Amino acid sequence: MGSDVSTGAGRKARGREERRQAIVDGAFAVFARQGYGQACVKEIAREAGVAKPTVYNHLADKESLYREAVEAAADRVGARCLAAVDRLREVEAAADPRAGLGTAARDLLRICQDEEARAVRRLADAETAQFPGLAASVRERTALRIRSALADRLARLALAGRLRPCEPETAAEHLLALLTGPLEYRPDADPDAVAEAAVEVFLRAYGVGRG
Amino acid sequence: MGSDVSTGAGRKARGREERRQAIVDGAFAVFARQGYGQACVKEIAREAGVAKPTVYNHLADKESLYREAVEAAADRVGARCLAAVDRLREVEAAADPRAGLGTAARDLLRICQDEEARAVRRLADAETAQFPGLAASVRERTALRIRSALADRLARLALAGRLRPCEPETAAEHLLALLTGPLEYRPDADPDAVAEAAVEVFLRAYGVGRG
Amino acid sequence: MGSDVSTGAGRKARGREERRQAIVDGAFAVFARQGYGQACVKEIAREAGVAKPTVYNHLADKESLYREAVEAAADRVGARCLAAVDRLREVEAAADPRAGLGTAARDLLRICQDEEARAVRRLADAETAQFPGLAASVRERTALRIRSALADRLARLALAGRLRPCEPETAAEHLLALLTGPLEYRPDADPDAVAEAAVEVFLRAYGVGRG
Amino acid sequence: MGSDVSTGAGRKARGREERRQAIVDGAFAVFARQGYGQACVKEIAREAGVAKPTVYNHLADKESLYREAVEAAADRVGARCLAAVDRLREVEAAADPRAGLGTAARDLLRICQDEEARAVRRLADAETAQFPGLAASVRERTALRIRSALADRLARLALAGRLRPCEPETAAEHLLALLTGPLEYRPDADPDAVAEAAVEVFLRAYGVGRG
DNA sequence: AATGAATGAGAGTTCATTCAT
DNA sequence: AATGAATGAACTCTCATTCAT
Repeated sequence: MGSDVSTGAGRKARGREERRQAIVDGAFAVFARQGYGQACVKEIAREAGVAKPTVYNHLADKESLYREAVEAAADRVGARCLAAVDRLREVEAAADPRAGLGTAARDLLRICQDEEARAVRRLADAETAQFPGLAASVRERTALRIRSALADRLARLALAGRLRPCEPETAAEHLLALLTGPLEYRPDADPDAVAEAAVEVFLRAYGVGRG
Repeated sequence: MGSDVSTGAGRKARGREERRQAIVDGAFAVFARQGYGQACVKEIAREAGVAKPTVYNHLADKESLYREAVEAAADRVGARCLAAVDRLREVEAAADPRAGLGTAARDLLRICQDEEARAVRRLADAETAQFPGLAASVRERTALRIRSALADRLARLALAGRLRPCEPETAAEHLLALLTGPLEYRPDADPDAVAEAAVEVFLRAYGVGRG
Repeated sequence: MGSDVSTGAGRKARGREERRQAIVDGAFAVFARQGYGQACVKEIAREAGVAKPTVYNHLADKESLYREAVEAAADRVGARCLAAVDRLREVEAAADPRAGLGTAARDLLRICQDEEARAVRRLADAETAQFPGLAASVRERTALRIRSALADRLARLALAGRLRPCEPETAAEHLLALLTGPLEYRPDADPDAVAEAAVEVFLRAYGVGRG
Repeated sequence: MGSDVSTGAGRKARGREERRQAIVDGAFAVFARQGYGQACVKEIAREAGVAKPTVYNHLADKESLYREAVEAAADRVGARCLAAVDRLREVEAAADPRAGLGTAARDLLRICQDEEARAVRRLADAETAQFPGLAASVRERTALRIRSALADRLARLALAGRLRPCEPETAAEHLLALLTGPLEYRPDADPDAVAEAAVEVFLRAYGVGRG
């Protein structure tokens, strides 16, 4: 019943949970733009459309704000990547995997290149000293989750004889490495070309005889 | 003989250039430990064994300090990596490249895993907003330099028929990706195992029939 | 009737505007005592009974503080002088102006000799370089305003035939000069004597035959 | 002999006294430009063409520098004014004093309007708190000296019957006030007009019947 | 629950001044 | 006597955080 119609008064003051969301999202936007050190709570409040003390009503302090914002964004990015990998499920086990892998690879790469994913990587590693567990937590929510999902798919392909027998986790790491590694050298490279080359090389190493 | 003139006395107040070096090095140590935002100039001065204003006598402000420190460290890391790659020159063109590549790969990986290299990566990306050109500058001094050197070696091997004909820059990216990519998932993985797997996969994709 | 709502409690945390007033007044007191350079914001805050950052909540920086403080004080001094001049209105046009002018002269001189007016003069001229428009602004609020008001009165007297025909602005300048000029040589001279001499000389130059 | 040809070596490193002069003059230039607070010793040194510690070899500290610079400049201004007044000596006692007074008045006014004299006034009053005796010292070297000299001349004129009998110090104050007072309202007024009006009014009040 | 205002703590930076050469 | 370099002491200003409303 009228669940998400919010307060009725107007556009802004929704339920408590939505308000909290707005703050965390605003925080991510500001942190992504300015980094932890340069970001100031006042601007986060402005971005979220609330007053500064309201921020403190929802989150304990600037550090919590950072952790929550980064982890939430990591979840979003991880979910998007997972969806891309999961589309591999639809590939017929009997079919040539090249096309399916290529599509997934392109989609993944596009996600890695968008600003949100870059910001998550940056923010997760940036403040290692002040946020000891954060990098690992983000890795858990993104890289490891993706690797795991991809390993599942590769294991099925290997079982179906479309890939050599291999250690699926390692194979997944290698495919992902071939895919995202080149971004180190050319962050804005054409994702299609990079993806195609990655899959090509991956299949040369992991594919079976024909192709 | 007898190195320079220097102070004669001993340990501290050497020439202006050495003093500057000490400051930049101290800055890197502190930034690596605490990040840009948490680091304070006072501590950098203490680390360098000088008074705070002396820092400002040598470098204009905290920002310059950061840039200089990070770029200098990037140069050091880049140089070490380059040396590892250059040891490939000694590999006989006629020999099986596996052993040589394996050695270089292990050495590179060890460098990437040490604290200095990790700090350089972290610091270069962390403050994108405040230091717009820094990430690119560091990439130039490390990744791109290494890729270029490795591409040179791979090109020779291809020319000697020990590798398939290939685009050397891309091949280098792929080898480096296979090497360092797994660190995303297991930052403290055993470098020997990772290196061996990387070279194995690389040679399956880029090697020639036998070996 | 009960003034505003205000705190009820009593002496300190009144409305925003009063707080601001307290800060500006405190600033003037400190600047008057120490000059711009020696004054420190910490002491201004203490003088105003607030914490240092509160000062910055109300005024952008030390420079604004100075400008506001000096201009506000100039307005106060100007108003007091104006009141003294305006008391001349009550002089009957037909009467001998000597007594009226004498009273006004004495009053003006006393104002010029008090610490607030001296401080305004000093502070307005002191930092010409850092506050380019300030001296002119203060002149506008004090000297020019006074001259203008006095010129009005002298013009009426001239029209009534109690003074020679003259250019009122110039006559006013001359009277004021005769009045305040001697302070250059004897800052603490007896104001009554100085005022009397000034009026005497002025009337000899500007008065009509008899008196 | 060869007294003031200086060191012979070249243009800069003159005798100790000249070096000191250069420093004090440089200090005045910088203080006049920036005020005491904003002026920094480094710039004074640069202006004088010496290194910073050399400044401290000649003058104890920044305060001495200020006092010396301001007093020296006050002496220069005072001397120039005195010369202008002293030219009144050449006026024949029997002649109409109007012309002579007018010339002296114009000359004095021009001096008061030039940048050096304005700076002296400004700097003498600006830092009352930090330099308690300075304002009085400068007054002594300028205003009082000038008043005294002018009073001498006026006394002679009175004695010669060209002016009414009067108290010469007061008369001098009045003439000087009529002269410089208008600068309060119009700092860049035409000196000739102001001087003429001042003398006119002065003579109306202090002159004898005819002229 | 939300805000305007206030504050304690601390950072970067500057400068007058002093060694050591 | 003159300088390059170093330093101790301050100062302005900012910010995360908390009252009082």
